[in-house]
Amino acid sequence: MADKKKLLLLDGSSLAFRSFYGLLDLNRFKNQNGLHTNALFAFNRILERLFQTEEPTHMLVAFDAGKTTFRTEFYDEYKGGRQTMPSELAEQWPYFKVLIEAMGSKTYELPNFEADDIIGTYARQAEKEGFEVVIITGDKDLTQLATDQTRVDITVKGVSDLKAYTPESIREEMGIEPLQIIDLKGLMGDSSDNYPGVRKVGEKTALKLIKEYGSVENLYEQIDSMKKSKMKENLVADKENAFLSKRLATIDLDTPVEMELNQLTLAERDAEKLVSFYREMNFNSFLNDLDHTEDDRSDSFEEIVYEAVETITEDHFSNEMALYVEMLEDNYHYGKIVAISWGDEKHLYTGKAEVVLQSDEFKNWAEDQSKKKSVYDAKRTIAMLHYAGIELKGVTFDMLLASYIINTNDSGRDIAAVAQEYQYTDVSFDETVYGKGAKIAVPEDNAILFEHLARKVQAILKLKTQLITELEKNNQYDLYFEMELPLAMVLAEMEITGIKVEPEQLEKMKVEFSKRLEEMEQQIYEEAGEEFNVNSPKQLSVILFEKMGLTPIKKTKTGYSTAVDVLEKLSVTVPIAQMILDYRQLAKLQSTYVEGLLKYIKPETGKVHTRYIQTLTQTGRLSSTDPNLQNIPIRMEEGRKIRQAFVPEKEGWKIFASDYSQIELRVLAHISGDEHMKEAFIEGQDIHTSTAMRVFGIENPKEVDGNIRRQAKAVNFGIVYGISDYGLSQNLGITRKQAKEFIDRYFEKYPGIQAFMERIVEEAKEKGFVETLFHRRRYLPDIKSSNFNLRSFAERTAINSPIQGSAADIIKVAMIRMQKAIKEKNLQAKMLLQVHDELIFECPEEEVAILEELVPQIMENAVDLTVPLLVDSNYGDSWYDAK
DNA sequence: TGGTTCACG
DNA sequence: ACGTACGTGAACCAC
Repeated sequence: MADKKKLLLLDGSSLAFRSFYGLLDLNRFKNQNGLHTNALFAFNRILERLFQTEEPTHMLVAFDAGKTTFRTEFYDEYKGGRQTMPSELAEQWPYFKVLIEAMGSKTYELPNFEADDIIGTYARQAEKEGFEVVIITGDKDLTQLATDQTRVDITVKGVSDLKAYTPESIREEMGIEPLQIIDLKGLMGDSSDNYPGVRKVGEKTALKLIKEYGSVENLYEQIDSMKKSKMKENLVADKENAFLSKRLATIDLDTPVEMELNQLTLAERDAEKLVSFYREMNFNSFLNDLDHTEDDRSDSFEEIVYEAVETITEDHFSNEMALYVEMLEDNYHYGKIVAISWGDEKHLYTGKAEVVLQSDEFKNWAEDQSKKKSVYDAKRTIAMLHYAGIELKGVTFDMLLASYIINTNDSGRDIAAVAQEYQYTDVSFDETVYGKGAKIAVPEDNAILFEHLARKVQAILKLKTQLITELEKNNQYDLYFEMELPLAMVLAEMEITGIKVEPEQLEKMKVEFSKRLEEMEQQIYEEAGEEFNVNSPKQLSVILFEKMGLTPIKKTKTGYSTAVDVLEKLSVTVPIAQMILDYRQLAKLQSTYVEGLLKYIKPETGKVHTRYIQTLTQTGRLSSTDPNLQNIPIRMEEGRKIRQAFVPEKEGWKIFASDYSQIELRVLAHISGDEHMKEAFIEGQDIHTSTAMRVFGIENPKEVDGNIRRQAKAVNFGIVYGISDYGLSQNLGITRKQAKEFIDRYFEKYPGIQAFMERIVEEAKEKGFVETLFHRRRYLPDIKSSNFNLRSFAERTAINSPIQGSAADIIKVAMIRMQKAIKEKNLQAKMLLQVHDELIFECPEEEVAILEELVPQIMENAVDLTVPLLVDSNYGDSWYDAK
């Protein structure tokens, strides 16, 4: 212990505000209950850094007690006109004290006084006792407290940078003594604290005057001898203000604080409180750091008993167990199983992959439908074991899927992160065991690996009941057990089946494209008058907006935009814009689709195997990755040709595709109950034509021309997205006023839709979430935000999510029934892909007729709505031809 | 690693 | 007055 005593004084109120605005990422920093945590996160970082750099022996965090202080008693405008605290910060306020006290420091506030006064008082007391004092604040006024024993650190930008003020540095920078800061303030006033000073006197003039006269008092004593000037007149006129302002700026060094200095001794961190606080706030990185700083991390774990198996017997299995298969790679179609663990309440077993996968006993158990298995990520587990020659059956619970249904933010691969959401911490993060980045590896010591896996299995066992209870509470039992869990098995099968892609097609395109790209590149260089990287938006914007002197149309965060809409506008003036558009289109096809796809073709089978991510989107849709097969080009003919490479696996087979027609608008018609929109669908009208007729007052459908229909279509889309006049105007290239008129007319003609929008936003505000037809939830904490943008976004999301999500629910039901029907009818057909509103199959030619009946029948009847669902089907020799 | 652009529904 | 359409993934650049 250092014999030198050091007191750290923090201006809690000021730092809390700085923390909030310095890390204003409200979307990212939210805990599971929707509480914003950005300021707490930033504040924690400040605290941790201060402990490291300052190593204080004593500490206090002072807060302002309230609006009225002794200063407002003699100047009631003091700090008037300040904005009220944003609600997103207010909700975090109570937790600052929890955090600070868990860190071992005291907090303090005193009615009638500000944090400054408390800090000033303790600083002076401590100086007398020979302490070294450090003050941390965002408020420059406190520099008046700087002495040889007291340093004042002011936050520069945000909270990461601090600037130290000592008497010397103040002298050097401003040419005055710390205490003269008060006189300075007296003359110049303070706009943020809302007191005036002397008119027309800013920092520069005030500094000059203080250097000359020393203090406000001195200045006025000698004012008669001052030369006649406008400034002198002002000084005389505002004399009262000057003294008032000086008084306001003076920190009270004698506040009646109740704690003795020795009570401010910094205590040990309260690890238990800190852990539960971090857990509540979902601060996983801090939790992790906390783990690392513990001398013996495993001490914080409960003991665990498991058996490392070398020889596997039937005794190792029971009727109901949890199972975890470990693989470090993300892509389970290509990775290698490391080890496997399984167990029940009584026994936990773990073994290396070589041992377990060779065992007939394990295979028999895994493939036995009647032996129930709980897992973490069923689809992944099924796929991994499939490639090891084992067809896993009897999966009755998936922890990852369950936690995603309860909270769509739980999508991670790491079981520890999800477990932590449910206050279970008896399992390590993968990162702590395997490392990260390039150094990721299985630990050399088998015992470490085995224990880690055994703990994962135990986590699944321990959390199962809790998760199921939560699902029941949310009315999501069926969504989980009847939809998502069965779907996981369906998706596993689709992924494993894969789809055949002919490399010859793509190779041909690759050669052609690269030749054309080179030509286009040369032409662009000629237009530009120099060579540059056409793929670099930054270099391109230099060419366009600096060298060629074109007028920028749109800005991005980092510079001028060169996106499609901008280049389209520029193409009227300069030919290079169109060339770049053409180049980009082709370059995209080449790099993402031609070359990109080629990399994913498995040489042995000629197939690509995407992975559907079932636990990612906020709406319930699937996503597809490695490769993404949900965004293969279709809109432009040139890109559409990529689909010619997607072919059936077997000779003489066909690609068969069925897609829902207008599913989102039909869902909207159903959940809004709008009579007119329902009628249009029930009578089988073209919805966009029908909208055009109603909104533009056209009687005869034949009079609806292409352009009018296009506009009506854009409005319909806008409605689904939670329309705004601005968005619609951008999309249609019309004025905001016109767009607003469209929308108003629309709501007039479809009053049920407007009522639905108002209702759903209201509901979101009440409950904090919105729901799909099948009770899939999306939480919207920003719906009550004081920030216009965040709130507006949440409102649009409240409208869109039930629509997009219900459509996602419907196709998921159809997929499960389709897979079942194929098996029951013993068809050879295989379901290959899902692209949000369409399903793609391959089948022998003779089954085409069956699918033409069966697929629409199942898709259209997946759910019973108040409007019909309609499905279109097509088939051909390739995906391209199934149109 | 974040920003920009662009492919899809 | 505010500054947006909803949901994704991949390639590339620049730091």
